[in-house]
Amino acid sequence: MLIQLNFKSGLPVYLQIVEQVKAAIASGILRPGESLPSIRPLAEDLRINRNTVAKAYAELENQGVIETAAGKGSFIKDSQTPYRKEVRRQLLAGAVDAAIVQAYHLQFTPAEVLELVRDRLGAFEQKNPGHALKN
Amino acid sequence: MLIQLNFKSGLPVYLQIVEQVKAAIASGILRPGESLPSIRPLAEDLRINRNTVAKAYAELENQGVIETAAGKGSFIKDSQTPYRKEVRRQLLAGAVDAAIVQAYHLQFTPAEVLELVRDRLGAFEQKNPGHALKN
DNA sequence: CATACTGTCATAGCACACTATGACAGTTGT
DNA sequence: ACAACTGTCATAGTGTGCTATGACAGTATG
Repeated sequence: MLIQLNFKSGLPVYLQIVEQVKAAIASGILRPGESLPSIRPLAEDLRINRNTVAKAYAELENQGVIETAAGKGSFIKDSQTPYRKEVRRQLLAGAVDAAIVQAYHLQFTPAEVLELVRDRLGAFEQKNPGHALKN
Repeated sequence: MLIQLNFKSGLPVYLQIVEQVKAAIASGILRPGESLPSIRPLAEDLRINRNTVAKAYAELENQGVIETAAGKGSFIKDSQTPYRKEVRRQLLAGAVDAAIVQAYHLQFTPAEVLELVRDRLGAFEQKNPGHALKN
């Protein structure tokens, strides 16, 4: 599990950690049941404060991505979102809309956007067989 | 020139403006010599403070993307060349991948993702007829 | 010249990201 | 039990993103 921080991006460090952990799970690098690095060593590794890592983990637990217990550590949860379908759809729509705005600025046609999405979905599926995104 | 802000993303608003203006230039929507919206009207439009827009423009000028003169306005510098297709594709792929990771965590199937993308593309097209995203 | 636009600067206040540090509580291994 | 690990909570200080507002200067238009 490698985490790369970009201090100039403007995106809060704790959110960068959240994103990268979620991406690692999404990509199969981290699997359900596996443990995350403990807070203090990771903070030292990344040369940031303990609280920043703790905040990232708290956010991940809040999102239902990990489970954490004082004294034991933090572990990847079996991914089962507590959200209802409509809520999940709205959440995903946000990310999709961001991509569409980007596509607009970069002058892609809807057909090209769809093709690219198909492409990326395919690449993702190939790298991570057997997860929730399979057909 | 359409700018869409996401207040929950954690990315500072002024940087979102910078990014989207640069993307618009990259795609050729904004051409050298053209003027940007003036600070006050744009701020009112986006319902943010004048200073936030001013900061975005200052950053753009600092990066050499635009030229700005008190009393006249802000203008795209002529040293800009639209990115090539492959570069634009990579930029878009980043946003698409972010949405796909999100979709994984929200347990959507690829088919559902594609359907949602089609949906949002349609909604966007309906709201903004005649723009670069039309087929 | 006067008015209405443009960008710029200064100040003040609020929220939050991050740091720093200390203290406490649960778990594990010896 | 003890030591060494785990996460958690509290407090305080710094920096900065954003808002709000007022004042000023350059430019264009009449």
